[in-house]
Amino acid sequence: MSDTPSISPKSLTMQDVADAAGVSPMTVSNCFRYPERVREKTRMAVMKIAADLGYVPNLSAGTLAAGSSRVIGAVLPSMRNSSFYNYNSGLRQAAAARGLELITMIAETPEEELSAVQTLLGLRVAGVALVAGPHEPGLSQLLALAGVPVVESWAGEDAIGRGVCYDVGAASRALTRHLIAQGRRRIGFVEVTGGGGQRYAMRLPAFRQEMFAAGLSDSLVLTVRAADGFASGATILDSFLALEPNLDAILCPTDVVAAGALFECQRRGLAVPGDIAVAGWGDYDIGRQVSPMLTTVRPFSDEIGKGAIEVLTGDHEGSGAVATPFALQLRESA
Amino acid sequence: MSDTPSISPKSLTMQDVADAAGVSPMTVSNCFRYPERVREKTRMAVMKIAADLGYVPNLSAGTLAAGSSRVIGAVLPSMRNSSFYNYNSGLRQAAAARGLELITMIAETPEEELSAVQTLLGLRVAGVALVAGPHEPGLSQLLALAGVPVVESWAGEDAIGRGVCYDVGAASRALTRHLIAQGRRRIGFVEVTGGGGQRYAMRLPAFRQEMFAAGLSDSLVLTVRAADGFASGATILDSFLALEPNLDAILCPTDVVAAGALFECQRRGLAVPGDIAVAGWGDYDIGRQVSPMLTTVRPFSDEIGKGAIEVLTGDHEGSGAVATPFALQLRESA
DNA sequence: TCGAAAACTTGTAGCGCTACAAAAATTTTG
DNA sequence: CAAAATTTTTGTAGCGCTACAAGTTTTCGA
Repeated sequence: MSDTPSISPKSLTMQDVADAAGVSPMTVSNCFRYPERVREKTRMAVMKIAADLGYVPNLSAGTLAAGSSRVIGAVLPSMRNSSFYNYNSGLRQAAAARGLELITMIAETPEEELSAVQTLLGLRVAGVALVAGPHEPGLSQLLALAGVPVVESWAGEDAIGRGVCYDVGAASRALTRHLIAQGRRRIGFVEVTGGGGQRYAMRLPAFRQEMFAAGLSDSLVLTVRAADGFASGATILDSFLALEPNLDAILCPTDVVAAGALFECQRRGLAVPGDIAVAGWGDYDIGRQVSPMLTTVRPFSDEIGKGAIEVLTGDHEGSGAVATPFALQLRESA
Repeated sequence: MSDTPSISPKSLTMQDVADAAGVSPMTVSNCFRYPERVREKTRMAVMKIAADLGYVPNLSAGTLAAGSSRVIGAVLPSMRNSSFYNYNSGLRQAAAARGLELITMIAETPEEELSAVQTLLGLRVAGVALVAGPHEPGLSQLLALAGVPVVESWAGEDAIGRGVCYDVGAASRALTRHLIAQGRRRIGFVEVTGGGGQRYAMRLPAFRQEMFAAGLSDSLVLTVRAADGFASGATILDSFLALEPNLDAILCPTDVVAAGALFECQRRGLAVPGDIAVAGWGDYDIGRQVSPMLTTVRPFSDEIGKGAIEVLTGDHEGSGAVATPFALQLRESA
């Protein structure tokens, strides 16, 4: 009774499991890595013992010995955004379907991103999934030197590694056309320059193109450094109405901003979509829950994640950026 | 000209850097791991060469050789929630302050959580940060056998490893007292049983205690399996009004639900806080952006993350759950 | 029942790095 | 300026696992 059951937390090794199971370490290794190589009966016995002992294979040793790992590393710029939630889900599911694990690192700044990538490379991950945005100068070269598969989501031809993205320009054109077809003439567009804005750089040119094609003025453009939260939606509406009191539509950078603008419209007694159409972007939860529900662009971010894993595992033929679908989500607000 | 500069992406080793720098591999190792052990001049030279070559130390090998790593693993139940965003930020910052890296895994279900923990243990992380919620049965034992430091955030005395949490009961009591002090008498309480509901198990008993102490009825309790999104706020308000048409306050499980309830009140022409007080929980962005702004409980989730890292690194004296602060955020809605 | 083919199992030889102790270089002291 | 004290640098010996090729056992057809 005085024996201390687990006084030494000395970690179990494959050898311990092998001894307990009466097989060689290699068989234990095969059980975990290539189950089909081991006879069912043997495998069951080994796995049972491993589970009883609480043995978890040391991935560090495995990665070192094998020279490769079964882990994909993703770096996200932020967790606030529900797009990234869906993106991460897509990554995770696609990775799981291929027997890969996904680890995620959050990086708020380019420096943090670089540091995160270094950790991931240090772990010798099987692939790195980045998100488009401002990067630290050395990042691209670091990844190139490491020779690891890289994918940059929401990026196009100029991506680090290969880009995976839906056609933002096409989505912007479709949304603009939709408003024009509704008879909107004085359409305001919000351009975001800071932070993740560059993921959506194609929105404005596409908007202008369609406005021009319809013979409308594309001068109602508001450029802001950042826009998040309802408050900025209110501010933006303010600014637009000061610019053009007869504004009849507004294209917001996200559903959250659109919701803020919508609330501000309601506060001012402007009917949506009667007096003014409000369009969001991104198909966030909130767009479905405000009234009127927001017309928006649905990015299928989980498909971007899936595409990213396919690129990393080499399942994607061809070259150039991978295009994922998007959809115009026409609801009540525009 | 026919030589291929980097035909073989054979990864660089410490030896390569050592050769290029004219020092021994150990010196290179020390430069990365214990910079203060190496003379400044030598270190600069080595780091310069390492950077030029694009060398990144193989953490797998390092972890294997050293028997420990400088990486903390966190498992989050979801990224949707802004609390977890702040929690993760707190983890990251506190980890960075101690020279540790943080890797995050998202797990939607207990099975995924178990699998994530196995990967983390396989990586031989220096600590595992869990979030309270339903766990797979084997999880606790697995972690105990691994002998790795574990912390469970939002958990109390019964935590796996050590708990870090604010006093949910005290927060609930404070909020209830606040409503009572306002003269509210028919207060509805929403109890969530599913998902993360158990993180807030102490809310209901605390509510009842205060209602009883004030001589009020605590029977206006609605139990739902899950509540997220504005829509459930509307549903909940519906149900309460059916139960008690003279309801004068409602305690919602989150600010999102509270916002939904608030919108429903406005739709029905009920004045908030005039006719009915609406209180949220969690201090989400949205609570600050609706009008009237929501009274809520602010959890300082980043402090929970910070506390979790402190526990994992052994910086926290004593035993028992670690208490983090909370604050009653009194705003307009209650 | 026997031999060949197929299926399964097992040594061997590192993977790249770090703890540790010992050696070398440098600085300080008498 | 030599000896002692201190700071820097360097071999050695694995960490736990897996690729690979070489056994060993089982299965199967004749």
